[in-house]
Amino acid sequence: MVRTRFAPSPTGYLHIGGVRTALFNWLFARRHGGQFILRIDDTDQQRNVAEALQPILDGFRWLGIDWDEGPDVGGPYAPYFQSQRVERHQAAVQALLDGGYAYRDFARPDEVQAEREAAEREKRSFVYSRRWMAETARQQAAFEAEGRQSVVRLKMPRDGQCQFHDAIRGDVAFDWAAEQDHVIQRSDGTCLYHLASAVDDYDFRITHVIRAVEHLSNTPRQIFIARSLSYPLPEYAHLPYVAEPGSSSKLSKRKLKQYLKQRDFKALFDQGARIAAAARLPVTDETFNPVVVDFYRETGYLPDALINYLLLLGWSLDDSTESFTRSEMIDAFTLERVNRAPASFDPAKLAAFQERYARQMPIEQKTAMVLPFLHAAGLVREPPTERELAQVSAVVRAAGDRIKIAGDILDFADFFLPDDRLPWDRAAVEKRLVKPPRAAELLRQFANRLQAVEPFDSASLEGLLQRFVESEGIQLGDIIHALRVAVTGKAVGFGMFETLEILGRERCAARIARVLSQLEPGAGDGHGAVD
RNA sequence: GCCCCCUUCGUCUAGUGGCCUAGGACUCCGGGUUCUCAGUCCGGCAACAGGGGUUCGACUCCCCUAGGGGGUACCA
Repeated sequence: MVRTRFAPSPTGYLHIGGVRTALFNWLFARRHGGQFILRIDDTDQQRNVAEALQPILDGFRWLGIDWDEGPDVGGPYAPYFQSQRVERHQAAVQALLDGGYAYRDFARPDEVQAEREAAEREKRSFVYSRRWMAETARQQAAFEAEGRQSVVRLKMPRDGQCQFHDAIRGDVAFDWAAEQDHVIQRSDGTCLYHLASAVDDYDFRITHVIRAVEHLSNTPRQIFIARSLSYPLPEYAHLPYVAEPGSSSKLSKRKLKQYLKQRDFKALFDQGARIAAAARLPVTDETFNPVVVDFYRETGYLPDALINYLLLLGWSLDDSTESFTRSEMIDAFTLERVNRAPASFDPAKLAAFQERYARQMPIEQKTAMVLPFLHAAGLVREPPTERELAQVSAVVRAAGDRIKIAGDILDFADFFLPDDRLPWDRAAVEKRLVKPPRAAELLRQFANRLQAVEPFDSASLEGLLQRFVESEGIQLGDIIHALRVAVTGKAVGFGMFETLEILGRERCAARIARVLSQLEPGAGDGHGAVD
């Protein structure tokens, strides 16, 4: 039975690199019909664990990465919070002490530090002298009499090698002599991570430890702990980390400002920021960051697109397959095909996956996806009326591939605005309505013909415009751009006839009349104009 | 300092000694389509870190160098 785990600290946000690690654990467990466990690596000092954990759990749920055991769902090996397992950790420390695999050490930090520095000066690896090691009650009493405090250190081997197999890196070996007598329990009695982690992994019956490479060098000490406690060793797989765009350093939430200098990253962020502003999202600097999963949820990405992208960040099936459904990725995933080198997060490629998924989406689904954004912006009711729903659906259909992420619907907010509150793009008005000599006149004439057309749909509208162009002896472009600016306020939009049909006869007439009145000499008070 | 890991187009990658004049994808650059934009179609630019071996033959195996990363904490 395969059992994997992901062990987040309750930090208040879900890091995109963490998601990739969790995804690989999840896929591996699902691939082998096993369990995926969420263990919370909190510490006693942390406050508001529940609050700091919520965004992480929400993030996983949104992404469809479900856990079989852990917070909220419980499980046979509860508790799944590390802070509630201290008795188990303390017992393990005692067992290690009893077995002679660990010892009490009474060195002061500065004394160990002095040895460390001496080793560095002599260009050799540091090996603690164990001068303040107490293995008998008598030694212990003597040190205590000096007023010294103790920590518990691992009594690591000093000969031979620690060899183990890594599913991604192959056979790995470390000299035991290069390992330190690592501290496993502090002088205040609390335990350190590596001890706790090894114990919890055993207690939860974890069979495959799949984690980031930064733990590769830590593996020997965990193996030492496990062996000393007679635990069976799990299989190890060390994943390369997700690197920042254009560099091989680890992607970090704190370096947002630096990443924003990169064109693609900035484009991704700006698009999100535009949506957040239009939808009046209560964004915080804490989470409104493309390194954090919330960013994608808040701006309307598809979880499947994000997951598909992340799957291919450090893993591939072959030389050409890029699209994977959940079940396809579960069937295809193997640790052997995970890459060894770090992979840079590429916002442009993520965007490409998102666009591909959005393109294949049925209209009804896309409409549903877009509604919460229109509601947040105060443009439709919640739940929407029948009429609003039809309107939204029509806009979504006409927008086609222009809606790449759900929040993009707000680029077309002008369809949902009252006619007298439609903002005008001043430059567009200037270029298409003011500057061309006959623009206003043509628009007026065409508006008149609009009154009579029947039915008011794109086919008849197209015919009407065709005839108008012929009878006036003008080019299509002479009227169509002016018309677009008049009814949408903008120079760009979707197909003209669809636009007119969606707005309907009355609204088109109202908008054209309004813009014409503004164009009359002396009438322009600038009201309604923007930019 | 010491130990360990990594290194194919700008990016994600295929490649396990001859199938490689190194393939695909994203980006970028041309061009076609079109009422604008998005899209779409066609085409293009672009890589085996460097140096030594081994071999009839190296992107693939070995060594060295360089660069990048991690560990070396009473951090996780």
